[in-house]
Amino acid sequence: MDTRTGPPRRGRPRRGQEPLSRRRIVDAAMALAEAEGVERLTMRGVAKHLGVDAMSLYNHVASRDALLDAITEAVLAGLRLPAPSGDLEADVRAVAGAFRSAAQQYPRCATLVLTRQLGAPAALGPTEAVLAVLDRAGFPPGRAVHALRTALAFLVGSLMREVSAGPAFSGADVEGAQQREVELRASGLPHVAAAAPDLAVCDHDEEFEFGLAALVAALEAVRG
Amino acid sequence: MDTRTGPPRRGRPRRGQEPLSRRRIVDAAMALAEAEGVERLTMRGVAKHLGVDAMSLYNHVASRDALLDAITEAVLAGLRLPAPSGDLEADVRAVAGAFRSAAQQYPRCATLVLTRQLGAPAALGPTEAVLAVLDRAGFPPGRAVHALRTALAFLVGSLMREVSAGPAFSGADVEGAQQREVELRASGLPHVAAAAPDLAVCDHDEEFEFGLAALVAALEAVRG
DNA sequence: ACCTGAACACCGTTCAAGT
DNA sequence: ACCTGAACACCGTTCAAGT
Repeated sequence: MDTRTGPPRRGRPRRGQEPLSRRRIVDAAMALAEAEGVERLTMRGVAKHLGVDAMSLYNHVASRDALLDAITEAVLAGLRLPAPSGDLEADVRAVAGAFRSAAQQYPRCATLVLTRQLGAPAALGPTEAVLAVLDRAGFPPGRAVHALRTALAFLVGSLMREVSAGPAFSGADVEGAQQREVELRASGLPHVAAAAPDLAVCDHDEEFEFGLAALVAALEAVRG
Repeated sequence: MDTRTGPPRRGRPRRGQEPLSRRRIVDAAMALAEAEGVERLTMRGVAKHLGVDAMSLYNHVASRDALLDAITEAVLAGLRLPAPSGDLEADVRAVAGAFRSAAQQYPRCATLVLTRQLGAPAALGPTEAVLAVLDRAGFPPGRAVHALRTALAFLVGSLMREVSAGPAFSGADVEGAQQREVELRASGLPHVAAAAPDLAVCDHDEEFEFGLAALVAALEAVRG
């Protein structure tokens, strides 16, 4: 019962081993969350993964909840947001793409970012980037905040679907899609049955593109 | 330690007392979730609230997770979706309003609906209603599913913000808003600082209206 | 200053036993 | 058929003790 994933050394830390740090804890937690799911992320599990007593973690993070906050900060810090060019469509696409890339890189941790309050300081960087885009594109200040929140709502909703939908909908799992189509057709709901082939699958690239085009058009119409 | 909220009778169920049922369990769970938060919703807590042994619940729900599924089904079943009139804007507003009302009635349970996969049979009713609206408004079948998913993304993102933002942003808590404005101004981020008064508050009615108008315009542009 | 071990007050859930 | 009690295998976290 000693062979686990990672470096599960027990007892005193090995001499020459990296000392415990907030950074190492957060990295390990992110890896574990991606591997097992956030809801199965456990203080004791993180500690074991680091070869350390569970209680040692509390010298670096205040609680499990604080650790989840730290994970969302790390995900947000990984966003690579481009400087605004002045072209609204290109800039909105760049920002949306940066969010989507981060969500795809850490799909399970991303749910934390999408779920938890993004009001914290960690979200200020992205907020600044989007406001810069909107300002550069000619939005007056008040309307820029409305536009920011509309764009964020669309992004949050889109990425939530994408990260929480299993790979079942991606286009692989053909017989899964076929079975779903049969069920939809048998639902007794006329419009659902008629749209069964389209509802049974979900190409995330395509859906994102469709929604993004609609968002851009809406923002352009409201620029003022 | 016997005086608790609800009917916390212990031991054998009282003669003449309503027998335990899936329905009663789900109702109690929803009430508890709204009172304490979903993450604090506990099988043992639900049982105690019903004056019953924790294990008895498992005769009616398979697991805690199944109970959470049942809650999302109950919330979705509470949606009162109007019949489509043919006026795209009016119909989209009606559907969006129905979702928002349900989310406002059960803000904490609503996060379950917004977070979990809405692919389950429980979401088929709302799907049918939205597809009916889009069909009536002239969307060709394939495009209707894209439009459905775009609308849903906006709704999920918007309602997620609304239900997970405390009452702090509603417009009450004036000194909270003032303090937030000061912090934003001191952030060192130029656009954030400039937009501080707008960012410090969030009128959910106003944001929803702004986003909904954008959504309707986008859908009309894409109707085909 | 940081790490540890034992302990506390919880969890969800299984299972055999009751009625 | 439904409910119960004891038990199992976990949790997060506190605290006094070690180094």
